[in-house]
Amino acid sequence: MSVHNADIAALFQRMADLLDIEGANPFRVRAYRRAAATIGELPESVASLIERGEPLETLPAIGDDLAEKIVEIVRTGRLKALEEVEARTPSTLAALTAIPGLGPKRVHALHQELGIRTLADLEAAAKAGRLRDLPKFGAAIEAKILDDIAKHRTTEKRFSIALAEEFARDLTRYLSAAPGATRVVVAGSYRRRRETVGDLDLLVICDDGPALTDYFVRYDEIAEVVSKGPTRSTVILTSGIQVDLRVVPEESYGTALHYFTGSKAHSIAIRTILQDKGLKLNEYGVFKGKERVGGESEEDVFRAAGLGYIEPELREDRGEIEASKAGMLPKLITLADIRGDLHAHTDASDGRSSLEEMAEAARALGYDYLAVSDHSQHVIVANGLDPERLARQLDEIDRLNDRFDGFRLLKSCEVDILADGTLDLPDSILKRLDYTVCAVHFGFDFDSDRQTERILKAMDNRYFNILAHPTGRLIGQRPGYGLDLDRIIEGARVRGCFLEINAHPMRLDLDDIRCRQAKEAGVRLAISTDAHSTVGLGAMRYGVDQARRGWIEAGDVLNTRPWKELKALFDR
DNA sequence: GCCGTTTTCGGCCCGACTGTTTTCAGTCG
Repeated sequence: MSVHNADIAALFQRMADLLDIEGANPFRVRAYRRAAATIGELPESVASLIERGEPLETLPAIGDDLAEKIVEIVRTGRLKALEEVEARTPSTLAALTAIPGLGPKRVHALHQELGIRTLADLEAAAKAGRLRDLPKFGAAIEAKILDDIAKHRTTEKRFSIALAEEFARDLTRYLSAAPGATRVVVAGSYRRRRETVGDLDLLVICDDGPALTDYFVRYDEIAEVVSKGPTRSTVILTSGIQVDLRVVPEESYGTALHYFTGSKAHSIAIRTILQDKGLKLNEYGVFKGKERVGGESEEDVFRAAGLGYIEPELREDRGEIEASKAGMLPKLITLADIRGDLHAHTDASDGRSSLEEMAEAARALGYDYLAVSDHSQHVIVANGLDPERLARQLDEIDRLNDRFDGFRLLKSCEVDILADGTLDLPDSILKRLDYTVCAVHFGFDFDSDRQTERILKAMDNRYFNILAHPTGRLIGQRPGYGLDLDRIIEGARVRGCFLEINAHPMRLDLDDIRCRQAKEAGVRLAISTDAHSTVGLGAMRYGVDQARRGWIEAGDVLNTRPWKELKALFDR
């Protein structure tokens, strides 16, 4: 039995939820939450850290006590302290706090006064009108809870960044037309470019807050106004996405933007630094006593904290503050650094655009090169290419390349990694390619060891260059196949192979944490769209965003290089 | 329960909105 980081994080999270409901010391609760975040984000398995005898107390938010509890979980798969809490406070109560308006205090009361343990209990009690007489409850809250339980069942939790962009674009246009609105910015996890977005956080600069929030709630896609005041309002759109609006005056633009961008952990860390310097930070400015000492720009916030500017994508309290203090922040890659796309399909396999159309679209993007990497023969449903068809495609690429000036089609193939770790095409044809993109398309249910060995064995092939969509996950649809990414990253490093950041907004595979781990291990990455049409080439920016979240610089990425330089990296 | 150029105790980020508690607790971001 192996205990994963996610298991430990989940146990700590549940511990925090239940202690919170019990009314425990809130800082103790927070300690468990922070520890859960630390463990959840750790790129290496805690079990292997313990095995190597590395002290867990050096991890942020892990002290003597929690280190001991982590060891207990890894050894036994259980946490006795949690079981003791669960004996008093059933763990099903934690789920109730997902209902808006129900926090730990009210859930505690529901359990103590009415013996409610589950969502079903809660619904029955609300229907029977038993909630309204509890202290801190009332008829209005009771009705709202019933309403939310019904909605809770049907609404989706998070939206892909690409979908969020559509809502953000329309809302921004609407709010920009509001009288007196001088600036409209989408902040929050959207601005940090997370792969999914739970809600949209909109910041509007306007001197007349009440008029602006009045205008906001008249937006025609609003299903429900959750709250509304002179400076802030929350609504739910008909699509189910929640939108939080905040209005501040111009002189508070920087501090409000920083506050509303988050992340929460980053904001807390910055405020703590400022507090140590005798300063106070809120949405309206940086203050020394009553005196305002900054607030117009985000730079004001960082300067006051003695830091250089930190890009939104890095604001997760994962070391960016320390790096900024030390002047060691990365110079993040930008879309302008990208010189070509290393993974794209044509209508020869399952793409929808022709070779020529794809080439023209890539040239229109200003690229130096575009790879043609159709599927190999094993992927029959995608009309994968056998050696003969691939050979004909390579001849066709030669003919087209003769016509191009300052642009080149690269000869590649998305070669299937077969169940035994061999590649789907013989070396005789692979050697004609400029490089390969190799991928797993079946056997997702292999256990982690077998899957890892399968891929490592494929990497042993001298024609293996880039591992495409390394975990196979589809965001919100299916988790990645089980594999030991620590070993895959190390295996790629020693063999001179590379990993892909698949830029498709439903994949974004590798994720931010693993990007950074690969970088630190010295494994370079390809940012590739896996485009199946000319339009698909436009997804590159999502991949760049994910890379930026992973602290990636232009030099860490293959396709920021001219072809000549790249070619040398592909020769093994 | 963590943490320390204010070190082993005493702190721990800050403000808006809601409902009903007429002065604020609970929740949320």
